[in-house]
Amino acid sequence: MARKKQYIESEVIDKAMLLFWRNGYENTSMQMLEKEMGINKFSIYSSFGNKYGVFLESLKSYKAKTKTMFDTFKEASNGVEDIKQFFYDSAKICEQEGNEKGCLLTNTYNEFSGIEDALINEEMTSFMEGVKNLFIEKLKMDTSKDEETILKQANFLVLAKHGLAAATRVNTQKEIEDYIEMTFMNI
Amino acid sequence: MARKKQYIESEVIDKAMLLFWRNGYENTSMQMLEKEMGINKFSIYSSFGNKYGVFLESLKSYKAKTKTMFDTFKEASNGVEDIKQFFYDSAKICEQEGNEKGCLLTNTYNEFSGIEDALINEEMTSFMEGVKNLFIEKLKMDTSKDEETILKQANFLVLAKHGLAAATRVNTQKEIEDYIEMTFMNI
DNA sequence: TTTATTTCTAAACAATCGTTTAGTTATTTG
DNA sequence: CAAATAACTAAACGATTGTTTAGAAATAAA
Repeated sequence: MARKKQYIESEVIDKAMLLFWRNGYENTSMQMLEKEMGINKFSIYSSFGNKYGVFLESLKSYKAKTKTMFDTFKEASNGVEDIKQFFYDSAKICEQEGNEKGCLLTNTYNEFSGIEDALINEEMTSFMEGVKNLFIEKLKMDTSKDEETILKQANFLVLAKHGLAAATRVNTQKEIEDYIEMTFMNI
Repeated sequence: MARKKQYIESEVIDKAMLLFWRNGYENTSMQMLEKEMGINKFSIYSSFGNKYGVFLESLKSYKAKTKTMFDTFKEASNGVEDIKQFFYDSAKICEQEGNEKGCLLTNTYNEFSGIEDALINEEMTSFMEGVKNLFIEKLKMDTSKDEETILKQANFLVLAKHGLAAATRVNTQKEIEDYIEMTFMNI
C-alpha cells in the first residue's frame, strides 16, 4: 500500500514516559517530546492525537512496567509481609538503571489534584482504590483483625505509600529501608 | 512627590499565595495573578520584579501564616506529644476558612523536585532540615532513646509529614486523625 | 496652580505553547 | 514500471506565556 512507520509506537511512548516521569505533564513540551521520542511532531500527532494522548499512553506504559510487580503482589498470600515486600519492590524500581526517581502515578496524582480532569481523576482514584483494596485483602488474611482496624491500617498504608514515593526521590536507600521498617512496626 | 499606591503589597501577595497554593507555580499564569490580586501587570512587575518574585514572596507569606503554629511547636517541651500536636495543627490549617487544601511548601517541593532551581531548592531543603531538626530536638527529650533510633524516627516523621500533606487534600478528617494516631503508635 | 514624580491603564512585545498543514519522500500493490 | 497511499520534513498556525512600554491620570511639593 504505502510507506511503513519508521518507529515503533510502544518504543517512543516508553521514551515519552520517562520524560513525563522526570518533568511532569505541564513541564514537558512537545518540543522536548519530539527530541526525546526521536520522531516528528506530525508523527506524534498522527499516532497519539495530541499531547494529552501521549500522556495517557505513557501512563499505560508505566503501569505495564510495574505490572509484574503488581501481579506478584496480588498473588501473594503472606498477608502483611506481602504488603511490606510491595513497598520494597516499589522502591526498587527507582534504583533500576534507566528509570527515574519517584513514582509517575504519585507525581501525576499530585500534579492533577487541583485540576478538574475527568479522565486523569478517574484513572488516579481507580488506581488508588485498587491499591487500597489489595491492602485490605492482604490485611484480612490475619483473621484476628476486626474490620475497623483493617480499614484504618489500609488508609494508613496508602498514605505511607505516598510518603514512600516522596522518599524515593531524595532519600538514601538506608533511609528508605528505615522508613519501610518503621511503617510496618505496628501493622 | 507623586501618586500613592492603591494597593497594599502584603495584601495582594496573600491573594497570589492562595492562587499558587491551589494551582502550583506553573499552572498559575500572570493573567490569573492579575485578576486574583486585583492589580495590573505593571503594578505586579513594579512591586515584585517578575512572576518568580511573586512566588518567592508568596512562600514567605505562607511561612508567616504558619509561623505561630511553628513557634508553639518550637517552644513546647513534651517531646513526642509536641510532634503529634504539630501534625494535628498542620492538618487544622487546611480546614480553616479561606485556606486551600494541602501544604504549599510540600506542593512546591513536589513541583520543583525535578527542576534545577537554586533558590527554591535551598528554600525547600533548609525548611525540611529545619523540621527534621525540630523533630530530633523533641525526640531527644526522651533520654532513653539512643541516637540511631532518634535519627531513624526523625526521618520517618519527615516522610510521614509528607504523607499527611497528601492526606489533607483528599482524605476525611477521620481518616487524617487515624493516620496521625497510627503514625505515632510506636514512636 | 504649576511642576515633578509616580502609579495607573492598556496595548504590544518576543518567545513559546500545542496544533495543523502543504509539500516531499518512500514503499506497497497492481 | 506506474499509480496509490501513507509517513516523512519543515514551516506556519493562532493562542497564550511572561514581560515591557508608551501615554494618561493622579498626587505630592514648590
